[in-house]
Amino acid sequence: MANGYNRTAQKQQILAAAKEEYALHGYSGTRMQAIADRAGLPKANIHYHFKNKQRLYLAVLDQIIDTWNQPFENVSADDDPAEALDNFIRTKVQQSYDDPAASKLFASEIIQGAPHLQGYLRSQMRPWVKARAGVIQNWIKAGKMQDTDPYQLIFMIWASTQHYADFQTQVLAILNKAEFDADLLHETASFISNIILKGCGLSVKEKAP
Amino acid sequence: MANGYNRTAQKQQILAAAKEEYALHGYSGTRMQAIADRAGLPKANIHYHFKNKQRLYLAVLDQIIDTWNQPFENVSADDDPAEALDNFIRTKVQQSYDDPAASKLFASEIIQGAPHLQGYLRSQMRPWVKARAGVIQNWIKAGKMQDTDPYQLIFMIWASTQHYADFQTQVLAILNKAEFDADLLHETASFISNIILKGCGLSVKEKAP
DNA sequence: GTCTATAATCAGATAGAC
DNA sequence: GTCTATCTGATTATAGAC
Repeated sequence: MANGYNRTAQKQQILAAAKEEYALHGYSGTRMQAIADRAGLPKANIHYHFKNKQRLYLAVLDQIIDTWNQPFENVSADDDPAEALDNFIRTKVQQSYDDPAASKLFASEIIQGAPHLQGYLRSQMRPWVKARAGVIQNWIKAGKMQDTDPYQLIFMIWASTQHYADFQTQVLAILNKAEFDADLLHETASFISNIILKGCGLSVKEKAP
Repeated sequence: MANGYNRTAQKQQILAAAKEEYALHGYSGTRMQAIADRAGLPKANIHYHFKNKQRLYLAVLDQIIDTWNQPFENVSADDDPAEALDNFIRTKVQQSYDDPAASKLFASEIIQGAPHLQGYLRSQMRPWVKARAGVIQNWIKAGKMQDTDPYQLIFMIWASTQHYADFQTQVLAILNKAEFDADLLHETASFISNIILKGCGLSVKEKAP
């Protein structure tokens, strides 16, 4: 989707800074000056690389979407459902941990009605989900797992895995922790995987730690 | 929490309009003029009732929080876990359906680091969750349900139920539906309840439709 | 390509009539 | 209490030197 080549280092720096700022303050709440400060550049340089605030925002979204659906991308009807779903869940939780800003920015955009992503949702995301739902449906037909609404299942996995990025502030406040560490990451992924797999009637395999 | 008495009708009108606008555009993205237009009043009237934009925002949050945790409020160790959790899940989905703007506004606030709700999270929400987690722990000790992390369980229920309000735009685009209707509401609540209860090793009771 | 200084716009808040 | 008109500050975007 993005033409990811031939980008100057400065451009990448701006995109990274912009992602953090947009995630922290939302589109309107973000100041071009704040992005410039975070990137360590004068404000005018941003306008040299990107036409305006909105184009920069779209470039950030574009970059996020490129890496968004890589997990569960190559799943097929031949795979084992328990293994494939477990892998999908763990990878999503890991993504939330590695780049919470990306998840937050995407969430804010959707919450506000996806004003910049209506096209993407219908032309890219819907067919993607449809294809994955088809695989799950095949598992069910083949007797590999019990009858379960594939769309609802995907939504529930998205919701519960992304929660730990998007609502990190709330989770940490309630658990009275300062940060989301690797232990909590592992516990969380295992918990979600256990509930979902058992909920679908699949047997849970313990992984070596 | 809120002093909910003696409010003029106009004040309530402003609060309702403000909730929608803040949910749609975020705090910074919301224009006082847009709130005024939605409420059908001149802008100055808002400044008559509320000191400034931030105070109005806080008043809206306050009103939301008042009704936020009513479900699962009165649960006790004597209750049946399956019934209590099922009821909690269904009520949360219903809440999301009845007032998606409230859920979206709260979500945006948390995503951006809860700048206006740090105090609430620690002084109100954390004890609330702690008490509910205690009840779940008692169920486990009494052998009424299998060993399950109560905090993770509550987070997962929040995540999956609120998803249908917060990510409604995405859900509808993917399902290719125009709106979230009562049928979808019922399906969703049943799906989440089934997965969670089975995931916790509780037997699912079919409800009459 | 990079930066400083400035123009143009937009939005929150208020003054003051009714 | 309610409204119109206006002020003031903040912020995006650009002009133009280096």
